[in-house]
Amino acid sequence: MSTRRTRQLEVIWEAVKGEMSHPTADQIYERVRKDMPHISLGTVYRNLQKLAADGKLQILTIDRTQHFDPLLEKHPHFICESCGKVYDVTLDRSDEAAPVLSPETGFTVTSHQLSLYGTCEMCS
Amino acid sequence: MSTRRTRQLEVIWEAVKGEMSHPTADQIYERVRKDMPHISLGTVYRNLQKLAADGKLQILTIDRTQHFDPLLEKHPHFICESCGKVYDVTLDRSDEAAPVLSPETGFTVTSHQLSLYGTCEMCS
DNA sequence: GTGCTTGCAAAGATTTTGCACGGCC
DNA sequence: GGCCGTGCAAAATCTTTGCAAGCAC
Repeated sequence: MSTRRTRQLEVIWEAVKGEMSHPTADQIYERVRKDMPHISLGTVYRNLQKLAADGKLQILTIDRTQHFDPLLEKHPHFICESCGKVYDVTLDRSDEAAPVLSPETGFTVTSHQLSLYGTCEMCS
Repeated sequence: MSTRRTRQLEVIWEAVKGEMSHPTADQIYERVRKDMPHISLGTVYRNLQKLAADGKLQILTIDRTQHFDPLLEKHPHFICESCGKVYDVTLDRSDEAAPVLSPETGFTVTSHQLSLYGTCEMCS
């Protein structure tokens, strides 16, 4: 169960660690293929999942497709309904903090995700 | 382009309009099939989309699968990471209101969705 | 050597679509 | 009758998985 340090994992991590564009698995695959032409898409998926399990990536599901976001810190996302681009957002009221359920509900909230939808600057 | 009132659309709407369990297209299909054994899954999808476009339903994408929620009013959802169930949520601080981006960003926010993740009562 | 990882391809799961027929207006 | 909606099945998307071979430790 220990995670081995393979060249594939390393190359994939290099490809996404500073990435701000919220790439999909396929986009990461295309990018990584330039360094490792024989890598397979399945391997990309498996390693992205590993990185996510490690807490190094966040998986955003937008419109039925996974996007991978290096986990710098929790932040909301803005999704343009016209072009589909995903933007990182900083809210004014900076910490509208973690929403909390009444304790008596018995639900345990471990994380949350706020998504804003609308039209981005370029599309308006 | 006008929406015709077909029996299929009606039956589908009847099946979801009071529904609080956030069913998937497939679950709605199974339900509707009891009244209309020959209805097709494609028709269910097409009509659910029509209802969503009409503003009668909200489509929640959870874990790569669409769930359909009659749109009573905007509310956050709690998704149990253990059993996958989706719950409607009312926050304490009732209106943590619509988050707003700084106006100068040029982004237009038309809607937003807050999702909480964790473990529900039955799964803990 | 042991057992996690990989590449490849096939299978899965969900949703969309083409087409000819049928039914609403 | 015109046209949108339907049923059916095939296609499309995106993701996961089985398996034998390979590599990390």
